[in-house]
Amino acid sequence: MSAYGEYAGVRILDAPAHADREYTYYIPRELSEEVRPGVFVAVPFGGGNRKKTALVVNVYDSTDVERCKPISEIASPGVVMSSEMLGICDFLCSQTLCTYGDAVRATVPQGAMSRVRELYEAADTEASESVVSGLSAKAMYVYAFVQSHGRVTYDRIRAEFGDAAVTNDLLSSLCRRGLLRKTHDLHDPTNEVVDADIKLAVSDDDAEAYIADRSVRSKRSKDIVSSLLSCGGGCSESELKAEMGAVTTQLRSLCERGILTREERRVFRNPFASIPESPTALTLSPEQSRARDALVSLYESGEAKAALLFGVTGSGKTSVIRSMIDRVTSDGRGVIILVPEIALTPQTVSIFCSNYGSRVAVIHSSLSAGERIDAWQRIRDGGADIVIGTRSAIFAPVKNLGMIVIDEEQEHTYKSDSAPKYTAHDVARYRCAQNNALMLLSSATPSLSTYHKARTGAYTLVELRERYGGARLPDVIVADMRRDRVEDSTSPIGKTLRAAIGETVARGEQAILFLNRRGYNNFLSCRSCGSAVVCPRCSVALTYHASRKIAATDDPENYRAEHIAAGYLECHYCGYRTSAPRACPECGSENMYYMGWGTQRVEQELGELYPTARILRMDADTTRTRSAYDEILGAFGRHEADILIGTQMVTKGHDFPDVTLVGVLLAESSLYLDDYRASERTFSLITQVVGRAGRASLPGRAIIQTYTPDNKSLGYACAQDYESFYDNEIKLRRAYSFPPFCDIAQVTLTSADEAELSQSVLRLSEYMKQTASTEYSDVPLLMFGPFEAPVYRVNGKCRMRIVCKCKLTKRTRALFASVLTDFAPKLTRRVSVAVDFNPNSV
DNA sequence: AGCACGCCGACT
DNA sequence: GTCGGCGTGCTC
Repeated sequence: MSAYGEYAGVRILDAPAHADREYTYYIPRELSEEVRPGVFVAVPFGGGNRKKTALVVNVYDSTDVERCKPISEIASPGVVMSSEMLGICDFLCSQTLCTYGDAVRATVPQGAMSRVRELYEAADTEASESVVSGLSAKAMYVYAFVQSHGRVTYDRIRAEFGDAAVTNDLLSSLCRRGLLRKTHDLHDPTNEVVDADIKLAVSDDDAEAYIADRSVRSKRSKDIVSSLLSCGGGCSESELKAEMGAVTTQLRSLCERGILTREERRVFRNPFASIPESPTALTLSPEQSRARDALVSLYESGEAKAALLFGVTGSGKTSVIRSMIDRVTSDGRGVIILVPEIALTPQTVSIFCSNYGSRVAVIHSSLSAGERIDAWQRIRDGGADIVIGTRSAIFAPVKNLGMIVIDEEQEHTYKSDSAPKYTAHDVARYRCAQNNALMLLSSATPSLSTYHKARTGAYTLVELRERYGGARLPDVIVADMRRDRVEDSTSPIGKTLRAAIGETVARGEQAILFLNRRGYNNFLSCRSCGSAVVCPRCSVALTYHASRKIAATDDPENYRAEHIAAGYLECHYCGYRTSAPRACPECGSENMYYMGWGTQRVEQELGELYPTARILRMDADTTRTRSAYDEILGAFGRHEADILIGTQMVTKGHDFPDVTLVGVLLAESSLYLDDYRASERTFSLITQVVGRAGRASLPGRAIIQTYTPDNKSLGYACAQDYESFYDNEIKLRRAYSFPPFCDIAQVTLTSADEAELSQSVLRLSEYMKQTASTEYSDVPLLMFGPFEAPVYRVNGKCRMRIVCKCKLTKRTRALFASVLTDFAPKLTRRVSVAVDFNPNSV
């Protein structure tokens, strides 16, 4: 009898939705002490008893299940899910309808978990002549390969023989003939970086004697000992190696002789360790202090609370947040700070890193698997109590969580659009509820639904209205492009902006221009038949990019886009690239022309308009690497360029004192997306970009070019008048019944086969109507569609949708869960079904 | 998802 | 006759 229970309830980590439930296994005696909730195991699953990884979620003394299989072994040693994490996984499953495996993969760093590998080996029995002679040459080759290598991983075979489909066929036919056997093993990741402490084990005198000992001939060994003497008797192996080169053998012999001791320890890689720790004193303005006091009293209530810190750009929200972090961590509680994107908020990140040093763990998308695991374990073990990171950092295993901050809370990056399709806000609310912690949302332009919650009392509204240091808003000029265009020109830079840029550059000041479209022209189009060149895999026009041989940050003198001649067309959805065709692929006419303007072409235009100005461009093309981003911003900050042109990334968290002009080239480009949040996004974008000008002593100007100067949201954004924008927009949302007055549920069917897709979506529609009117007749639901997704084809797969307005409750979720568990399995496997609640793009 | 079992066409 | 196609159905 085990004191720990004899049966374990486990969740299989790669089960499909309809097989995703708890399974009961019995715990072999030898594992009884190790198996408990949160432990990863390997279990035999299904008819073939395939080895699967699973997570133990329950332990029982008895079970009703007739035939329990035994747990095979412990997997992922060293990784144990806390009960809080298990709760989060359950929450994610019920909230987003993901599988338990999806939830676990989101909450545990990938690479920390063991994986089941597929292995092949030659069967023991000697292959009979007749069987072997029936094999194709290629099959013989595979067989011989496996025979000569013993147990071979599938990946190895794939690498040797290439084509996946062919290899799979050969392998399965070899298995069928009984020549090969398929097995599985558990592959544990070994990603730890180990260093060792080297210490002298003898007295200094004995060490001196060793160095003087003539019978010892190894000069290197003596060097090591004298080096240790000079640094106080101990140092790390890595330091020693850096100083003296290869010393491994000498170290081993010195240890064997008892002169040194060597002790291995884990090293935590910390990519932000290079930022020097230099705490700066925090002085709050009276208004900031009041905000802080309000937040502190919420925090001290000891209950879960939520607040919105609503402050205009430059009002010093970060200082208030910092002082809250000081307050919370002084209680020994941990803090998570979410930022929209690390690369776009370097200043925010470095403020926290420089003030809290090694207590901070930074989590973001470009960490290596090993760095991710290190950070995770350092947080779990209490080595870091302040976590700053992007969306997934919401799952950081922070001990005794006291506060979660979501900075720029309106950003769409907080919603995940692959499984689990969660919103960081929801997870934050759950964790804060569990921990009686404070959820602090922060923004100058909060999302409508957040502000609505603040207005209606669900969240406490804390406002900062003064601009710090008396900085003034720039003068905002709306340039009506219907009148402001330069005659006989299609230039996207109108008269007003054109003159303003000239003046700014002439005064030795800087300008930032914002255009929501990268690339050169928008697309390549045919004058004869009118069609644009489209991506063969996606139903969108390809974007023309001029090729450039000179890197963006190289020599500013030579910094001019090459002429159109050699360029390529790129799909901004799947990345497909092709050279620009001379003739129209549709009708063969050579009468091709380029339409529209992208950042790249505007950059060239600027070069021609202002031949002496130094221009930098910042968009996804020029910032493929993190350092490129830093370099461009750094160069602009050092005033090594006069004009910065770029996409959304020029609107984010940086502050350049010499910038006195901000231009928005096409303000409505984000206004007429077929999404109910279009004006919300435009407002936020314009507000942010306007805030980039004139933050210091120099007065600033913002010029907003638009073809729709009467648009209300645009007007409110120019006036930086959030309240009016909100009052106007919330009326529309209520009138048309959009969030926050309802939720949107989106069901998407995806298939490469159009016929199957359209047939399936009709069946789906039928199923949903049927289910909603019978079993779920109590669920209020408005169904729209089916219709094609706004971009119908992506990467060769077509997508059809049904969109519902509803109120998300347990019952509503159950209805959509049944779409996944009951309806989806009945479809051909060529069609996949996905549900997304309140998706980013409708 | 895999892998069973199960029932129909073109090959040794 | 059987190898093997993929249509349902189950997985502790």
